[in-house]
Amino acid sequence: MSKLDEKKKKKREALFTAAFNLFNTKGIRQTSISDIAHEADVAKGTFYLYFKDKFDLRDKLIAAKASQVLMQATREVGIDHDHLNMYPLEDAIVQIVDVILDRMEREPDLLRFITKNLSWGAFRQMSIEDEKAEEIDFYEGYHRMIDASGRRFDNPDLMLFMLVELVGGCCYQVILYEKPVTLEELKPRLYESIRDIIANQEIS
Amino acid sequence: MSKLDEKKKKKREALFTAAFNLFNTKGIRQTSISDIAHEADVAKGTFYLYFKDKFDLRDKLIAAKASQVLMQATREVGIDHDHLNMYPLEDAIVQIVDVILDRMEREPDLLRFITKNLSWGAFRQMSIEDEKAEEIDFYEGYHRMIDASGRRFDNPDLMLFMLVELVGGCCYQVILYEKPVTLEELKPRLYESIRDIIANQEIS
Amino acid sequence: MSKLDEKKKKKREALFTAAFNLFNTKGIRQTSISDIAHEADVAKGTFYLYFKDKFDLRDKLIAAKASQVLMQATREVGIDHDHLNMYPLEDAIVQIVDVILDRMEREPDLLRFITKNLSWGAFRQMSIEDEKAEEIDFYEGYHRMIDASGRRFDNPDLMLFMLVELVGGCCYQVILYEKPVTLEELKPRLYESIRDIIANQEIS
Amino acid sequence: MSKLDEKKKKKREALFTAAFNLFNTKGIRQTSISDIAHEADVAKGTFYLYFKDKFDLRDKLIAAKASQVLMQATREVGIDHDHLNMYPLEDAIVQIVDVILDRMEREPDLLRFITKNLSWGAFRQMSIEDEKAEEIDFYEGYHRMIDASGRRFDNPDLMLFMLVELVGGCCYQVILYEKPVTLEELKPRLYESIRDIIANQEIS
DNA sequence: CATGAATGAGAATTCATTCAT
DNA sequence: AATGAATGAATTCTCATTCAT
Repeated sequence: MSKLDEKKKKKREALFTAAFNLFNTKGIRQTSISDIAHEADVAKGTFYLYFKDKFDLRDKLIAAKASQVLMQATREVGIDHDHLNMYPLEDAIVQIVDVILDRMEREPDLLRFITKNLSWGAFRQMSIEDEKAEEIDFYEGYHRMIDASGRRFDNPDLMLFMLVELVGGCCYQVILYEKPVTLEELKPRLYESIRDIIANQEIS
Repeated sequence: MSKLDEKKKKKREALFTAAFNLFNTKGIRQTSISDIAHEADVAKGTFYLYFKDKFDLRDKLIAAKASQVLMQATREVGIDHDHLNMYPLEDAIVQIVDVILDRMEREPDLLRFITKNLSWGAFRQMSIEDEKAEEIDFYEGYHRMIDASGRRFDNPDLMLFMLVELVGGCCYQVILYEKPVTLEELKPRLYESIRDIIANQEIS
Repeated sequence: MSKLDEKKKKKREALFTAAFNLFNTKGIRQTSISDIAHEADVAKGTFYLYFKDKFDLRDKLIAAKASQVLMQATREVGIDHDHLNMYPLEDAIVQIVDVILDRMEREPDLLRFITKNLSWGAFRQMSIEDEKAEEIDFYEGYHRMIDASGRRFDNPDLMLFMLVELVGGCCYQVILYEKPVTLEELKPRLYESIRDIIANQEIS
Repeated sequence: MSKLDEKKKKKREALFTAAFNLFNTKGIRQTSISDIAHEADVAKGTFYLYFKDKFDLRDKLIAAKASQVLMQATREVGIDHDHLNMYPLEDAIVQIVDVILDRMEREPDLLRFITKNLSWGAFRQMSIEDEKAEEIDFYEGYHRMIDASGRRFDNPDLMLFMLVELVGGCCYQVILYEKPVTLEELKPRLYESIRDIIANQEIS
């Protein structure tokens, strides 16, 4: 990568970081582009070289953050290309969710930011940029996981969708406000429900 | 009610309607107080006689709309004060959800508006203004329903919460975009999961 | 007129005057809306209550100024409703032009401003707002003048058009730069050409 | 011409063409230097190697276009150095105007661009760059034409000026909007007026 | 010569809110 | 209670120009 390209990447990164911090502290609406540029130590005009407007930045930021969370969780659980068939599917999914929830608990800003804004459409197209410059499509990875499990499901897309909505919806409230229960109280119920949803949709 | 009070109620109503329409067509962010006042055929200054600002109006609008949906669904299913113990709890809840989903399918604007903005906190405090001018608290109604069923649950609040998140999250995507499945395809799976969640949390 | 309407008229007038001065001293391009508002002693936002943008103001200003010049010239020559048939047509037109040229010489800013921007379309629709609140259409006045003369012309519109272009084009250069001749040198030639154009188009 | 000089000329030409197109489609005000550079497939910085700013380019563009039109018309009519005394002066001028008007009718963009921007000052200094690298001054050419005609005029400059204003003013409106008449309807009247103006100013 | 990333001044515009009528 | 003209702070966004590569 040329020196110039590196510099550009750094600027982009600086804008991302600045925006993420400001969005979390002041809220998106109250954050002006001036604020972001100032925080990132670049000129106002520079912002527009990288993003169309505040919402363009937000969308790209969400995708980047969410991808990164999924990638890291998947890595940590050690489910990659070769080991997909090592765990029962339920255990793998529950473990991934568990890692994600724990991370979200540690980084509530991240949670607040991602959950408020993540949609199924974005989710499906979300791709993870690996250091080795290969892109991994999370959605594709999920399907490979299903295949590797050797089991058959009615509609794997619907299944993933319901899992995402249930987990996403619940963890937001619970982690941020501990209402109506704490995360530790939620987990067993949630994991049972995950297993139920999976069991429910398996074609025996 | 005096004539003057009626007039005031009409203005309030007009502002509500105008705001709802504009929020749906242009989005909340792009809707100014000027717009709302103009659409409602009221002077800009008048807005401030009824609401503190745009967000005050929005909050009150959400509460009103959501309450109205719940009330109507509960009514339609015929589960009110006296008949709470007539159905098995699962059937009652599924039926209410079913009525709500059908209505949301017919009124996607309503769905978009409520789902985008409803939070657990708002939900808990949501009260329904009845014609007979008595306020019914939905949350309280839910608890009465549980009691009347004669069954015992680990944590009814958590149960309601998980149900709301699952249903809310799923129906938004599915009704508005028919992705990843259509509403009719979702329903059986969703209702099974509702029953699972309830069954899961019952203390035997 | 109510007090409020009077106040509004004054603001509009103040903006007109401020803009006219600034356009003449700094040029339109270099004049910002801020400048105009400041010069007119109103808030920036107030500008937008009266005009869509700088160019809207400019267009309205041109029409107002041009109307006013024509009206005053016509008045001064004493050709109004009742006396249209008192002079030979040529003399009437030459006299009007003469009055206008003299005024333009005294007010080169006005000339600069009007000539640069006046178009045939604007001219045709230009109407003069009289003190007595009746609107007089200059174009219509011209036609009445022709009718009253008792003479017939091939195409009165074309005739007016050519006169306007010739007079307008010449006087701009000559008055402002005295190039290639002075106004006094131009006049006899110009008036001869006016008479020629009229004679040329008469149907004998 | 060296290869490098050719390359430079090409860039200059590309910038000219790009600017002309953009000025016509978007208007000068709405055209940025960025736009021009982009359209010309040249880096933004390169623009400044050829022109001081947008208005410098515009001025040079007008001069180039107007010169080219005059040169071509003069050529086509066959009035050059040696044949100036072949036609009666009036016929020569009317013929040149006729060729120009026909061209303008075919290229309204050119008309719009030139007329909007041409001034008497620019006109006087306008010079035509010939293929043979000699510059011909149009204004000088006009005077040679007068001399060659063997006739004497009161003020040839004033005469040219009035002709230019009359023709320029009329053809803009008429060609672009066909208002108040079509070009074909205008022509006979216009040519008569041209002859009148010339006749008027001859010293017998 | 050519590039195009970076700059930051400055223009346009919006809009919540106030207040005299 | 209702109005809507006026305000001016705040924000977005553009763009001519520079300069290191």
